[in-house]
Amino acid sequence: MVIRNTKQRQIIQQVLTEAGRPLSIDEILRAAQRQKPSLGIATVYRNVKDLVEDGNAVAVDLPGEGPRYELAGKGHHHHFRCSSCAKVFETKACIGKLRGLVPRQFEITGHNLVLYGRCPDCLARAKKLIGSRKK
Amino acid sequence: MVIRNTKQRQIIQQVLTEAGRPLSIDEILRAAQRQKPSLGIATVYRNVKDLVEDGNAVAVDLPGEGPRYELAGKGHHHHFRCSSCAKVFETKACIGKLRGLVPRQFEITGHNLVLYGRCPDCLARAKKLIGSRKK
DNA sequence: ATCTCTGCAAATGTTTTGCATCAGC
DNA sequence: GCTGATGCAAAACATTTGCAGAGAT
Repeated sequence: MVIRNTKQRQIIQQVLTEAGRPLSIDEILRAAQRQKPSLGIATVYRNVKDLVEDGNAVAVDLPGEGPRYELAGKGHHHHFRCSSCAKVFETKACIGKLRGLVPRQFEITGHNLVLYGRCPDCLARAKKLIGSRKK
Repeated sequence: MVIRNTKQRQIIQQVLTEAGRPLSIDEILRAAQRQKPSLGIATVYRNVKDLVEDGNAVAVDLPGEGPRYELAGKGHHHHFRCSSCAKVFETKACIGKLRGLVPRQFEITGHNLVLYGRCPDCLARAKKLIGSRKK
């Protein structure tokens, strides 16, 4: 089966490449539609699925939310989610010392860490609002 | 608005109390229906929602899966999910040192950690299988 | 010209909601 | 007897799939 290099596929890959952070299906759709409005959501789902299956992208699953996707090959890292704007960012590295969390009889093979808080932009915005609110 | 102590509500609370681990909506439904087969899934959703809103239960959101629920008041802890039997267990404590993972401009207010691996039961089962497999 | 990919719409699965009825209080 | 809770079925969402036609090779 020959894989075709369609316009839609190019756009979706480009969107993921340029984002620099994990994107939801909807974020991908909206960004891609700026280049090709007729692009449908099923195409996003199908292409993202293919990307993940081929190992070119990975799903970023945050608890309680639909998955987001980022390009593969970034090494081990985790994510930070801004509670204010809901954007998700990558963290630099990883904590160690997980072994002690669970009895010795458990075998640990992996882990998933998500930090929550506010990103610099939202913090700045909050400060500005406080400065200008009515007294 | 007076909250009524219905049979269904009692059963659902009892199921969560006796489970000792986080349960999915479906697990709750099945366990509750053993005591009252006519109990509907909408009732489970509604009661669990109420429990969470009133702070008597908390959602345990593992990445990529529907939420599970456990009773509140267990203090800060995380979860371990067995990749083999899909059961979820509580971990004792929590790691520190999250501060360094993200640039100083980020404000961290919370986090979520999930460990993956195999639980003692599944490890034991695996060992037994190896011992008895054909040579 | 072939045959995969796309876009649409229908199907699926999950969670929520409207409403008549049931049952705590 | 009020009125909140339940059970059912319909609605609302999110994701997947079938299919005819468009477009890449």
